[in-house]
Order: sequence, then C-alpha cells, then structure tokens
Amino acid sequence: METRELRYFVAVAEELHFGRAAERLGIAQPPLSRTIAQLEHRLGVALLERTSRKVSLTNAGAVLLAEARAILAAVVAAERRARGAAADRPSLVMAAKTGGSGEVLAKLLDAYAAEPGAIPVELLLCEANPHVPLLDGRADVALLHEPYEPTNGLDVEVLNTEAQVAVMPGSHPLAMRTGLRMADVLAAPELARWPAADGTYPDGTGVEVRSLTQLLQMVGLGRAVAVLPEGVCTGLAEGLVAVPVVDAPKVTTVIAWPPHSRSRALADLVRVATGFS
Amino acid sequence: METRELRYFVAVAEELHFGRAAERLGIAQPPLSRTIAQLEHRLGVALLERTSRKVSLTNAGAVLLAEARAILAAVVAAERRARGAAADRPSLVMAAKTGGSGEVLAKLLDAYAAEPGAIPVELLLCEANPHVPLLDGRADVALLHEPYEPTNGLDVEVLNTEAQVAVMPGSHPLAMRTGLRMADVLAAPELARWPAADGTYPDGTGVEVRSLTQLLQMVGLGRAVAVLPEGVCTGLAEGLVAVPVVDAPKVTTVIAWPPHSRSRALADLVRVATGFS
DNA sequence: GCGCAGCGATACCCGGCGGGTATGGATAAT
DNA sequence: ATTATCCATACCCGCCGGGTATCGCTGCGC
Repeated sequence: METRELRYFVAVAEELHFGRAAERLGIAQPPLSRTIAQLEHRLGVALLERTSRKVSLTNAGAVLLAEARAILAAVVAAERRARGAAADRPSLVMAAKTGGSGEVLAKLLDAYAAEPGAIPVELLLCEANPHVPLLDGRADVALLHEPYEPTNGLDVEVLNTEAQVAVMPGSHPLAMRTGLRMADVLAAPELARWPAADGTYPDGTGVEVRSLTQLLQMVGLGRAVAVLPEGVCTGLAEGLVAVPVVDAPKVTTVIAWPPHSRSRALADLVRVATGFS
Repeated sequence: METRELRYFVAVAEELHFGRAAERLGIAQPPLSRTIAQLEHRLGVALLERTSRKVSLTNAGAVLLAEARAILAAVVAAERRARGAAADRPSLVMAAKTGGSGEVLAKLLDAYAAEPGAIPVELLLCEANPHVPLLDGRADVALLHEPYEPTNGLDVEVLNTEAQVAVMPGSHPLAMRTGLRMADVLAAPELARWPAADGTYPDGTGVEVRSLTQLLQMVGLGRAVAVLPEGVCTGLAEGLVAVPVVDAPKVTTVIAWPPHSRSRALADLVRVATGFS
C-alpha cells in the first residue's frame, strides 16, 4: 500500500462520496474510483459498499480507516521530525495546554535548563488537544492530562495525580456544600460543555467552550460551572469557590513522547521530570 | 512521502550501500539513487553523506530511519488487520512467549471464554519477541513481560508484577545461598546469553540461547544459570534450585494491544484480564 | 409509470514517472 | 600509475496515474 492510496481511501471513507472526495483531493472522480478498486483488489477485501446512491464502510474499511489515519499522521510527523533533526541548532518543542499545568511546567523547565548539556526548549501552548502536535510531529514532547487527552500509542511517564474540584460563582446553590458528587454537578444547568472528538457539542444548557482559557473566563464571569483538576485553583478569581467532587476521576499529569525517540535531550528532560515527581 | 520511498530509504540506510540495497529491493542502482535524491530534495534535508567509498547516515537520516521502520511496520499491520476484519468468522489472535505466562494465560483464556459474546481466541506462541506479531499485525493482543519486551507505542494494562529468581543446578556453588545479588549472578561463568535487539550475542562464557524453551532445557541439563521471573519455577525440573535475586528488577506482565483498536472482543478480553488482576 | 437528476463505473487517451542500460567521475588499494 | 569499486548522470522506454466522455443504475418528482 502506498500512502497515496491511503490518502485517497481516507478521503472517500470520510466523505462517503466519491465525487466530493475527489474534489477534496484535487483530482477527478474516475481515477479515484479506480485507485480504490485497485486497493480493494490487492487487499482481496471490500472496503466500501456502494450503490449508486449511497457509499458505506465495510467492517474491513472501518478498520483500515483507523489504521490509515494513524499511518498518515505518522508520515507527516516523520517528515517534520526529519527536517527538525537537520537544524543546526537542536531544540526541543514541548506542547502543553494553555493554563493547564502552571507550576509543574515552570519547575520542569527550570530544572531541565539547569542540567548540563541542556538545549533550548520551545513551548507550544495549545488551547485544546495538546496531544495533536505530538502526533503530527510539531512537538517532541507534551504534558498531557489523563483522562482528558488520549495517550494511545505514546510513551508516557506519570508526573503526578490530583483530585478534581467543581469551580463556580460563590452565589451558586452548590457553592455552600463541602463536597459534591458527579451527579450533583452534571445536574447543574450551568455546566460548561466541551466539544467531543468529532467537534460537536453534547446536548445541555451550559455555555459551549473550546479552551481552558475560555472556560475560566466564563467561570470568572459567573456564567459557567466546571469540574477541573484542583491544581488550577491557585489564583482563582475573586468570588469563585472550588468544591471537591469526591467521586470524580483522578486526573493524572503525564509527560508523553512518541515512541522510537532516541534524542538525548528528550531522555534528559524525561529523567528530570520524573525525578522530582 | 510514499511508502515506496520509505522502503527504498530504509534499505539504503540499513545496508549503507546503494548497490546492495538495490539488489535487496530487486531494482537497479541508478533509480534507487535517484529516488533517494528526490526524497532528500523534497524534504529539503540531506539524509545520507556519501563519498564514492562510504555511505553514512546524517542526523536527520537516523531520525527518519526510526520513523520509517515504524511506518512500514504499521502499513503491513494495517493490511493484515484489514484482511482479518473481513473474515466472516471473527477471531482474536493472542501472542505470548512459549512457557512465559503459564497460569495467567490459562486463567485468562478460561475467564474470557466464559464471557457472553466471547469469540474464539487463537494463540500465537513465540519462542522470543512476542511483541513483533503485534507490531506487524499478525496478532491483535499480546502478553508481554517488561522490561524484557518493549511496549513502545502500544496500549497496555498491567496484569501482575513478580520478583526474579536465579535458576541453576543444585550442585552449583551459588545454590546453597538463600539470596543473591545481580552482581553474584553476572559473575557466574554459566550465565546464559540472549541475543540483543540486533541479533548479536554479548561477550561471555555461558551458552547462547534464543528461546525460553532452550534456556530451560539448558538449565535442566545443568549447563546454564539464568535469572527468570519466579513464576516459571512451578514445575521446575528435578535437581534444580531457584534462589531469589534481591536486587533484580521486578518483572511486570502486561496485556498489550495496538492503539486505535476498536474491537468489542478485544475490549472484553482486556476487561476480563484486568478484572482478576 | 415515465423522465430526470445524481452518482459511481467504464472506456479511452495522454504525459510523466519509475525502471532499465551505459557510462562518467571520484577515491582508495596495490 | 593503474585498477577496482561505487555513486551519480544521461538517456530511453513502458506503465501507470490522471484527464474527458459516457454509460448504467437508482431514487425521486410529477
């Protein structure tokens, strides 16, 4: 299989429409049809069920779609990393969620900079999804928070674990409680909503937010309630309260990097990070 | 980047010789030179330093080599998994090291078979390196033993952790001790030797073995001393003794599977496995 | 029930690219 | 100095990827 075939297949599998997929790929529809047919022929497997009105994925097609997306991301990442490795001044790019790991991040950067042989660390702050730059090669290492961000296929070391609190205006009915359960919070109409992996928002009445910054602003304005790791409470705005949520899942901060990394600098950074856990 | 280019590059990077690489690929040398040059040109990066006498990898080339190997393995795995998903009778292939996890394995298979909706589990026993079939798509799930087998880029759940013992003939000088340190064992001239990742054996005087079966046979014949997880002691041959090695690293048995797996059967199996930890 | 619109498959053509052979040019060994 | 080795270059050819035109099927509207 060539990556061209995988790109074409992913386009068709996502659009479920040969015409639109061809347009997206910048080619005509017939060669696309032919390429997919060849791919199926060589695999000996039907990837798509097509009638003249509807295209749908077979079981094998669904499996290949997941694999192909990962492979194509890995190819893009490989290109970026090869280019990066050629730079005369080596550097390490670290991705982290904006406002996500304030103290850990600062301590880590300081501790690493003090190491002998340390190289410059570039910070890539993401409003959301800091694992994405790791997968597509824009970053060499990332600070992630399980279970919010997936660590599938990455190598990780745990840095710390923290409980979660519900953050809300002091005037909120739940604010006087000393402890909450998830059920209490989920019932609150002001509970902020995050986009799912496909970009759509779940049903609900709370505000829709796309980043931690937005969320904290909404909470600061008294417009939202949110469940967050207790670490973000340091420096909470005036008038807001944080109430422990006793049955919320613990949040684990991990340092993550792609497998096969063989850089000395990355190894040092990870060692420093896990050292002062 | 096309996988063809990556295959060509890996061949050259491994052979460090255009002629041999071309032969291995079944093509002539000039088109190979040209393809590598095109790849470098498009990446804007030199991957190889060549004189007319010697070819060597640049920094960028070394990075790309690691990435390319992983990508090519993923492509092969994707093909196999797509074919497998099309089979009318779904099945799950589990890889494990021969003789590696006797009890855990039996209990796991029984417990899973008792699940509602369980599908047949095929066993793929490997003399060594049970993680390889997972990476190239021959297996869907594997039982691995850290730190012996790498779990880079795989999703894992820990099943159990065990200490290690030194196994040797009862007549061995160390056999009367009640506890050993790694230094004691490493000094023993009968210490069996395993191949490293590149297939070569480290220096030493002990026998060279390639599988657990071979090793146990050698130990049973009184020809070798080995450090193994204590679990393998059950059913040790007559006349052999196992002495705890107090400072040996703990061995962790994990169940591992490739990321992006979305199979119901695999999820059930993992749940069952972690359930009776 | 007929016609039409939408969509994937097929037929066919063309140009570029991947692959081949021949050879040049550089370097180390003798 | 000569030769052997090895990568790059030059050049040619056939195949394959991409294009346009069109067919055939299907669901919808009247």
